[in-house]
Amino acid sequence: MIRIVLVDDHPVVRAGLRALIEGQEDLVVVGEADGLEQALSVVAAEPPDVVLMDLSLGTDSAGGAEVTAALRALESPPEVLVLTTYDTESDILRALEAGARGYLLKDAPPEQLFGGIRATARGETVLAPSVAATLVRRTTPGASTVTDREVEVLELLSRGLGNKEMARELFVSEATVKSHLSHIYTKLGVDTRAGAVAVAIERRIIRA
Amino acid sequence: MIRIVLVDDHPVVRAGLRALIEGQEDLVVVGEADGLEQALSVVAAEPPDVVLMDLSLGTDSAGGAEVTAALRALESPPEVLVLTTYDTESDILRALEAGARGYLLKDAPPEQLFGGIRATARGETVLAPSVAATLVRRTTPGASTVTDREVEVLELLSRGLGNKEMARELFVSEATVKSHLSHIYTKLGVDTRAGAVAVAIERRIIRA
DNA sequence: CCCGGCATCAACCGATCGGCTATCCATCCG
DNA sequence: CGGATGGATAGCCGATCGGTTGATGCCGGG
Repeated sequence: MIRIVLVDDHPVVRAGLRALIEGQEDLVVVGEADGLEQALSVVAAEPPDVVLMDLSLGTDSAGGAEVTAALRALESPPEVLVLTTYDTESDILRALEAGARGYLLKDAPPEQLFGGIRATARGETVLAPSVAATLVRRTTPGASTVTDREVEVLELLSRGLGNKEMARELFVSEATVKSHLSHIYTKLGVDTRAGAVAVAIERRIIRA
Repeated sequence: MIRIVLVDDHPVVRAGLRALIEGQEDLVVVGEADGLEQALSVVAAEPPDVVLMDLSLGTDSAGGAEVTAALRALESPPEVLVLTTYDTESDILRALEAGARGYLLKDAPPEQLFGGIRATARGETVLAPSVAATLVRRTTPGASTVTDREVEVLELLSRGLGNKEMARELFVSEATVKSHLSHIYTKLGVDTRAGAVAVAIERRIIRA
């Protein structure tokens, strides 16, 4: 019997996942949480084998990546399987760096979800195809790779910030931001900020 | 027995909603769809009383608003209850203009969902509290109201477009765009484009 | 050890943005 | 019938922004 805890801020999704999972003989949901605190207390009270983690947990709570990191920092940490809507480079990297064992998308068919949970419980790594593709493309040498810092700039850019504001946000000078932007332009093959945002979204470097 | 069709591009959410709903004596799911075509054929094959509609249906398909409009254009149209994640002014307005009867958020408790479905089947209007608040604020006289056109500009702005690009996108002259922007600045109490985007997101006029 | 990638920064210059004033037209409403 | 509102447009001008180029320091790999 694989013990599962759900972490998602949507009651509908939680209840839905619970209903789906409990239709499986070998899976049982032992708890639900909608944020960091609940997740910690539930996991402590009913130690699960696998935690199903949503990444976007509403604005008030910590993000799923932080919650994942917090859970993985426990003495005997549960395996974490991320189940979310977005498959952008930054989301994936953050989650995996936080210690997630797998990364599935919410538009996956239920069978894939069940299989993923079982594989995660066995300690295997589970990645949705598009997620795997993103990671491969990232480590492919030839492809022009956007650096972490540049991704940060792209995210701010997509929020419509000006150079000065980005500089303030990143604690660097405006000149540095401009430099990052120039590099981004060459790497993405564009020459304007709007174009950069478009391509970055297109290539799933950031999310819309 | 209230007959329901689910329209959502996430299998997990669809299956989850189905499981939840079928736990209710008086509700039955008679079909699921993940986009416009499926929705039309399913509704034709198994005429429902209520359609539960997600607004963001993946990039390839039409949006939930268009699907809603298409369904409401049928001879004997089903009632449409929007069930989505976002409660921005533009989303709400688009959905209601398309003929949706109600608007609930996915973070609503299941009970509210069931009640909403029953009310919708009776032809009543169902709005989540925050949605109602947004609508009220919009029709409140004193508050500086951003016009529809200005919202369009704000959305383009949040995508990082320049004035010239917005002008092209909206089929107007650059002067017009600037004029809209000036009005937006005064109404939102800011003096930069990035600031306008920030306040617009903050006030839920557009979504991040 | 030296090269390359990454992050940082400075100075320069042209494009643009922002703010202003003013006009025109359609629609809606009392 | 006015009057108000929303939308579209023009022209102006100075401040600022955005983009390029070039240069520095740091770190890790070959």
